Amino acid sequence: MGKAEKTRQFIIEQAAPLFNKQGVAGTAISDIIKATNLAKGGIYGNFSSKEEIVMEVFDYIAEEEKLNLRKVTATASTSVGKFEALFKYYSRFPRDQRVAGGCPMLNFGVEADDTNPGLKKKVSELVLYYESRIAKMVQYGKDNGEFEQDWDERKFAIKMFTMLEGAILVSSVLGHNKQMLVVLEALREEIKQHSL
Amino acid sequence: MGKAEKTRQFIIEQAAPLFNKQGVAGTAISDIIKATNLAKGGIYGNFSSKEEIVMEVFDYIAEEEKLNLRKVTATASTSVGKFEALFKYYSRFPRDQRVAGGCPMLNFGVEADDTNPGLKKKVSELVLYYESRIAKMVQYGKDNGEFEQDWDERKFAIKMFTMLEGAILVSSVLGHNKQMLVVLEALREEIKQHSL
DNA sequence: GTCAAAATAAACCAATTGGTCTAATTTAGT
DNA sequence: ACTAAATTAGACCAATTGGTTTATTTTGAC
Repeated sequence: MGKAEKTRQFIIEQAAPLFNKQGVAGTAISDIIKATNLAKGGIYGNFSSKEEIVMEVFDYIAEEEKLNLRKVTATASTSVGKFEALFKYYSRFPRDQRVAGGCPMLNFGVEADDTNPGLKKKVSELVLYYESRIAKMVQYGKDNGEFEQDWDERKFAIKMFTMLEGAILVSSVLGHNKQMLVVLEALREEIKQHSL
Repeated sequence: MGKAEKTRQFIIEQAAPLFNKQGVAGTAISDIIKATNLAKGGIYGNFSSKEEIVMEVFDYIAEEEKLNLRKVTATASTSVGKFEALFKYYSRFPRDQRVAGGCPMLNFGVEADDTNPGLKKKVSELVLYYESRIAKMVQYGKDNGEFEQDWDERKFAIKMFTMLEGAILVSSVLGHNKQMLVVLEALREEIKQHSL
């Protein structure tokens, strides 16, 4: 990684939590300058616009999100174990986050919806990725004889994903994670119901 | 309603969809001036700051949201009927919205979370109201002999609310409501399971 | 029809926005 | 040590931000 590439990456990593917390409209270039301790020229020498930074920040966040999902579930070998690891992770949310500021799909999705079609598309791709990963975890469990064959993995993935996102919203707004724990318990129960 | 009060209300009503769509940071006073066709003095003669407008806009939206919830469920006399009416409403979402721009709890909640404690509190109150209304609908059904007595209405309310919010997010980002329909079907099934 | 309340148009404000440019300095790879 | 690439500081830009003020006009209630 050359020097420019390193600085580029540094800017992205410092800007990511700003955009994730304050939103795109709520984050100014001056905020990024403060966070990076770079000069304005240092920013605009590596990026041509705020929009370009936002886009690359989301790409970075999406990659981190995928890596995290893999890492969290990697420790367990069974599907049930993977789900339990994921539930444990969300029971601590947002403490163990890689990029501070809550779920990026929620944050960027809500803002991009009516204002930034390009960003919106990136968010939608990440949402679909996340859902398909959940579905694949169920499929994996089916193949391993953990779950009933007639369990609809796509429907469960949608239920789980929407519940988690809703729980993240509620938890962040209420300032505690009681509702998240209820959601996780409900998901555990549903998995148990379809276990062999 | 005096003239000033009327103008105040008019400003609130015109500003509401702007804030709900573009966010607080993404909406400028100039946007409100355009939307209302009022002069700047007309705005600041009725409100002392953008923050004051935002707060009153959310109060207005919260009231509309409560009215809507009541109106949608009022037609049915049974609890099952009320839920079905609500599901029908969400199957059309966001078409029949009173304030355009999607769910205000989602929009304002996400933005206020890390930036506006006062607004965040207002959102949390609306979230709790919404959840308690769902719980009361279950309780009503229990009292009427529609549902099993040991069904936990608070847990169901949390599940339903989080799923709906998550589904609204996913639907808006993906640009279709397939996932919402899956969620609604899952909720219908859960209600059926606890029906007598 | 009067008269006060309300709204207008427009000037004005300092601060901030995203972004450009330049000349001087620092950095890193050879 | 040399050199080219990268970064700095800071001036500069037009536009926009939230907000104030003033003098004039419109409005609506009595």
